[in-house]
This record gives sequence, structure tokens and C-alpha cells, in this order.
Amino acid sequence: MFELIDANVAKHISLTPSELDLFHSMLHLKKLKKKQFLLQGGEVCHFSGFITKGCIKNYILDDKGHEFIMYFAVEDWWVGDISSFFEQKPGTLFIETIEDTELLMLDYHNSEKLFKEIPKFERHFRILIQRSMSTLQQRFFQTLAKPAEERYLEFLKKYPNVAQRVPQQLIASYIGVTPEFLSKVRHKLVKKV
Amino acid sequence: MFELIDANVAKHISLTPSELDLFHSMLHLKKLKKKQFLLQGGEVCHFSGFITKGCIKNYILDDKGHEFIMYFAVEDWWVGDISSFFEQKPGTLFIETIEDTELLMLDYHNSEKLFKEIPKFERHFRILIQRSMSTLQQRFFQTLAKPAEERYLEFLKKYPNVAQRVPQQLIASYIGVTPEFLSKVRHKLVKKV
DNA sequence: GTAAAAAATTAATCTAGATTAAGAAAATCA
DNA sequence: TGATTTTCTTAATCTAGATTAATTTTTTAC
Repeated sequence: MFELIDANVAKHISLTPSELDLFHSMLHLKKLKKKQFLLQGGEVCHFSGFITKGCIKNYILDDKGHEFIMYFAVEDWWVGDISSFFEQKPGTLFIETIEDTELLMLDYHNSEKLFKEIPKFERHFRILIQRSMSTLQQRFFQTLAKPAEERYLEFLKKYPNVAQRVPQQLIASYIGVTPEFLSKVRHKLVKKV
Repeated sequence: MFELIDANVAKHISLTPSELDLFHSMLHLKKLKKKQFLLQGGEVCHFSGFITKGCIKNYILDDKGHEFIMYFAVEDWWVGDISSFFEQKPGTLFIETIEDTELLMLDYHNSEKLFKEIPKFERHFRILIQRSMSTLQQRFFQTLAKPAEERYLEFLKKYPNVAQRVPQQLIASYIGVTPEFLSKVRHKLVKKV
């Protein structure tokens, strides 16, 4: 149950057996069916979730109800609304399962305790957030600077496994175009080859 | 010299006088004239800089040499290429002064030492990065979901002081349009009132 | 196995914003 | 101070991608 998350943490910090036990004791398993919400806009995010099985989408809705996907997450990813979680204020993100999903949940209270008792975790999460930050920066730049076709190919290259698990309309949302336009782009790509 | 940076750090962690001395000893002052580079794409970022005076732009160039501004920074802001800094690998960001600027520089070596000797700093920077992350997330969403006019007004509201210090073409780049189009937007806004 | 729902495609029309080019205004500098 | 550089504006033309709407294909669920 904890193999994946232990390996995840071990990438940046090393823990003693007793620290590991303490960490495990703070987690609880959550199982969700497909199309269920982990979090909805307007709510306070009380958890950081580590996916051990399944796939979710993390998105924002605009006034007209259009989804804008911030990211997909599969096994070995942490999910949550970072700013809502750390400030414990209502956020704007929706988190919804795309497949039946299992997560190890770390709630806010426990995360504060964790940082206090094992400050090394501060480092682990700093590094994770840092990575997300530079990924988002690159993506933001590409969305402004590169045409949809290039962004689509980039997505396939970067997340080949995700690309096979989520419907195309969600990929369209992720790269920032309508499903109709992505369809056109794909058509053009097929002809090219 | 250290008032501003001490207040900045005190927002999230409290330091003893000796910790503060250690911190100060790791910083050095850097003065730059207008239009000078702190960092160029392709270089490794060896510093985190805290601005005590002046203004910089942080941007990426595309293939055609167009600037895409990631953010402006003025007094009381930290600047750097986060991913290049923490991974000590070549990055893509350019950092260039827009005004004569003074910064307190913390180099990579010292920052590692700082985290080791005063782990509380790990927390301070985690919180800063977290904030940048959620700001960037909001901005990314708005750039996809909202029209240029709204983004421009949002910028003026959020950074009124910056708006008065930087030329309009840079604001155009920040909100993700050409200077010509921003000019048009502004013209339309004037007529509206 | 079939009906219903969800996803993907195609095509016509439309538009926000880009591009190109030129001139006007403002800031800088010797 | 005037000359030069930088910034801003205006206008004509163009295009990537949106919108709308209809049709087909695939998936889901009973």
C-alpha cells in the first residue's frame, strides 16, 4: 500500500523507519469511482492526495461553464489545490476522477504536524512545488508562443501514457483549444504522414 | 540595507539575532544600471536576488526573438530562474533591469548552507514559491479564458505601481498581446468612459 | 444485444487578435 | 537645444482558432 508513496518521498529525502511509520499513520486510503469529485471550486482544500491508482483531472470553470484543465494526474502524482490547502481558504479548482481512483490522503492538520515533526518534509514539498512551477511556466510560455499543433505533439511526447487514458476533448482543454479544432489538427497531422 | 529583506523574511519565519547575522553574511549587494542582464537564457542561474531598489523584467524569448514576460519584479520581490537555480542546470529565462536596480544576492552555495543551518528558510521559500505558483495558475487560466481587455484592467488593478513604471509594450507582452493591439484596447477603453 | 449517452468528426461562418507598415509623440542624450 | 532613439498610435489586411450545427462513431449501461 505504501510502496509507491515511500519511493516518491525517497526521491528527495531519506527517512528513518520510525519517521516512516509516523508518516504512514497520517495517511488514509480513499477510493473513488469514476466521475466523482475530490474537490469543487468554492471549497477549502483540506487534503493533499497521492494517487496510487487511477487518473484525475484538475480544472477551473469560467463564467460560461467551460472547463480549463490545469493538469492531469495519474499514479505517483500528488493532487490538491495548493493555494487553498496552504492558506486554508476557499479555492477555485475542481478535482474530479476520470477513472476509478485510489489515493492516500494527507489532511491539513496532519501535514502541519508532519512539517513540525519531520522538517525534512518541508524540503520534499518545496521541491515538488518548484517542479510544478517550472513546468507550468514552460507550459504558459508555449501556450502563448506556439501553435496548437505543436502543443498537441508536445503533450503526446511528454505524457504518452496520459494521452492514451483520457478522452480527446480533455486533451483539447489541456492544450487550450476546442475539441473541434483539435480534431482538425489531428486530421491535418494524419494527412502529413 | 537589510531592513526590507528582514521584513520580507519575518512574514513567514522568525529568526534569532545570530541567525539573522548569519543570513546577512551570506548576502552581497549588486548594483546594476538600466538595461543590464542579471541572467540570460542558456546560463545556469547561480543566485536568488532580492530587489531593494529598481525594477526588472523576467522573460523568455521564442524562436523569432519575441519577448514573453513571465513577471515584473520591484522592491521587496525575489527574482531568479527557480528551476535553473535549484537544479543548477541551464535555464531559459532572461532577467533584465528596466530601471537602475539594487539587489541583495544569495548565491546557490550559500542558499544550500542556509537551508542546512537554518531549516526554517526551507519553509519561507516553500511559501514564496507556493504563492508564485497559485498566481501563475490564475494568470494562465485568465489568459486562456478572458479577453485582452479584461486582462489589461486586471493588471492595472493588481499592479498599479508597476503599471506606472514600465513601458506599455512590456505590459502588452505580460498580458499576452502585441503592443498594437493593447493600444487599440486602450483607445476603446478611453471612449467607453 | 440494443438503446442511450458520450465522444469525435466535418464543414460553414465568424472574430479576436496578429502582422505589416507608416507616422506621431515622447524620452534620452550629447 | 536639437538630433536620435524609443515608445505609442492608427489603419489595412490577414489568420488561427472559436462558434454553431449536424452527422458519425464509440462507449456505457441495462
